[in-house]
Amino acid sequence: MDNKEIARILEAIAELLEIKGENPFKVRAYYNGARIVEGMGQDITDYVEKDALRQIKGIGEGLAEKIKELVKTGKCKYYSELKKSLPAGILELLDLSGLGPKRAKILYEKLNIKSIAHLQRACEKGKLLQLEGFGEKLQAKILESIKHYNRFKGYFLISEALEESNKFVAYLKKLKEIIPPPVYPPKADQANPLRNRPFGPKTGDGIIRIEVAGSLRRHKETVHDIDILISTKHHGAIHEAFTAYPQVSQVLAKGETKSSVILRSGIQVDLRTVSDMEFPYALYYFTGSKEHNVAVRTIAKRKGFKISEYGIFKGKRLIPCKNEAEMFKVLGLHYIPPELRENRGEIEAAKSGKLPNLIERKDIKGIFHVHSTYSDGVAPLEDMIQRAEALGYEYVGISDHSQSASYANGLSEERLKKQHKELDRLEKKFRKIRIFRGIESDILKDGALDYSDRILNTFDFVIGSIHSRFGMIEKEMTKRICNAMSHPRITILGHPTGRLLLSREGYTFDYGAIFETAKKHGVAIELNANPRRLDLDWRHLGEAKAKGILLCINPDAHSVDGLNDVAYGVGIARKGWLERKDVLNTMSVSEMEQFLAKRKS
DNA sequence: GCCGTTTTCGGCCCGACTGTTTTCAGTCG
Repeated sequence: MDNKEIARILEAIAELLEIKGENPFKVRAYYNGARIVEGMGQDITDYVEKDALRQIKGIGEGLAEKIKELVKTGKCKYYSELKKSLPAGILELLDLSGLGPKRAKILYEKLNIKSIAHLQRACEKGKLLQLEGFGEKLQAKILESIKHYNRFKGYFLISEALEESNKFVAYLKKLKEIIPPPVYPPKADQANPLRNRPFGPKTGDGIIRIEVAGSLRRHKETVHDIDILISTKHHGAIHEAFTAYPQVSQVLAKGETKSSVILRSGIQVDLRTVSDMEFPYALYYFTGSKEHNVAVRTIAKRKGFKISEYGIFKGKRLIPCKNEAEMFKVLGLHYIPPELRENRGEIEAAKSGKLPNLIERKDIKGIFHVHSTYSDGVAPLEDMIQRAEALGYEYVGISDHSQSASYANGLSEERLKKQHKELDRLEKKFRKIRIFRGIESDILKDGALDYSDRILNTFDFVIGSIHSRFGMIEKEMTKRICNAMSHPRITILGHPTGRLLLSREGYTFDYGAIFETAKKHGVAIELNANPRRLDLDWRHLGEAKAKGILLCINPDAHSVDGLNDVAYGVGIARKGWLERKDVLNTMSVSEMEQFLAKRKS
């Protein structure tokens, strides 16, 4: 039983307790436990073996016992009994927006509703109206969220969300130039019109500051919604314009300071407006994560501060801060970059000044894992190289698919020769960028690479990736990957888990064993920057870094625009606490030449 | 159920919006 499964069960316990109306703090303890277990880079069974569960903050006597039981027996008595008392489908009701534990409980007890499908039928027949506390509007709202849930399941890739938020922010920024009609005092002085000064907006002050907050600012790999924060003096006009955005398909809420809409693409966007003085506090607050905020507020409270989206207060006195950095200072913490705000040790590190010096986009000096029309890319080799050069990279590593990858037009020995010939020509043409020759070689079922050593020797680098037989059991998969990494010609392990975000789980293997083997043979591990992959997951980067393994941030580009995906990878690397020195492709071209030459010998 | 440089018991972050209500509960972030 792995961390993910255990986390899932702890979360289910929390949800069941919540529906049963248990003590909310007990419920929170289980939610919190689930989050801790899921987010820890290390295998929880290690803690069980060492009897060290209690050392984890947030895991007390009760949770430790349940985790231990789960690891040892694969079952949990407490959970089984809870499950018996409520039907299985009831938990999915909580995934609907507008429906929480209290209402789910009523629906189950009064109408015997046990699933989303069941609830949908009940709504369509108007059955919710007979319940106390439910009315026409609520029933319609629930029906809407069921439809939304069925279409989108609630999550979006960071790339999709960013595209939407960029467009929306651009639209909102234009409001700066809009001059709304002047507003006059309610009792205009007819006798002396000169005294009737309009107090409506002036040009340029519609929006003072605007920023995207929430999980998008923290660079989560998938996001549930887009949070936009605006400072303004004219709340009403901003919320009007926000809900009138042409892409809005549904207005969920519209108030004086807060509005929510759903766009045609299905993603929800929340807007909060504050005064400009409140902006930094609100930005910090709405960036989250919730767990980070709760933890920081607890610390603040102990120091006699009260923290909210409206300020840091000592008693009733506001402590003025111009930006987030000043806020951290007041709290006695070093500045914590948004990506780290997940309550995974960053607060302790900020207290003791041990925060990492996070990698930045400009630190990436070159890229590997670039496809072309030689395999399944959509752009010719020359275009890919030209763009890489235009982006300012010192080197680019070409790696089309290998011969087994028939699904991706993988390269036979013949076609490989042809590609190398073309590369001879391109090397002469492009003088400013060094071209490294490589391949993305399939890792075959026994862990062998896909070409003979003679051919493998013609490459400057080799990325080994798994593209078949995803269903192998953990032990075999671990052996397969370790075998591949023991091959002296492999340079980088490509997209290590093979996951596709929101559509395919990664294959299972023993992370500890993979990291050990990578370290032993000096193989780098890819941080695949394609927004569908973002693999290795940031939650595991810390462990790899601690073992001294180099990560390589690769675009896995199949088009010229795909080269820009590096930015997503850098965001995830930052989320995983990586510094410049932890990433292979921060090396300059000469360092990289040496590195690759040394590996080849 | 968890936690403690005020506490081993008594707290546990805080505010906005909606819908169904005549003063507030539920949900969300």
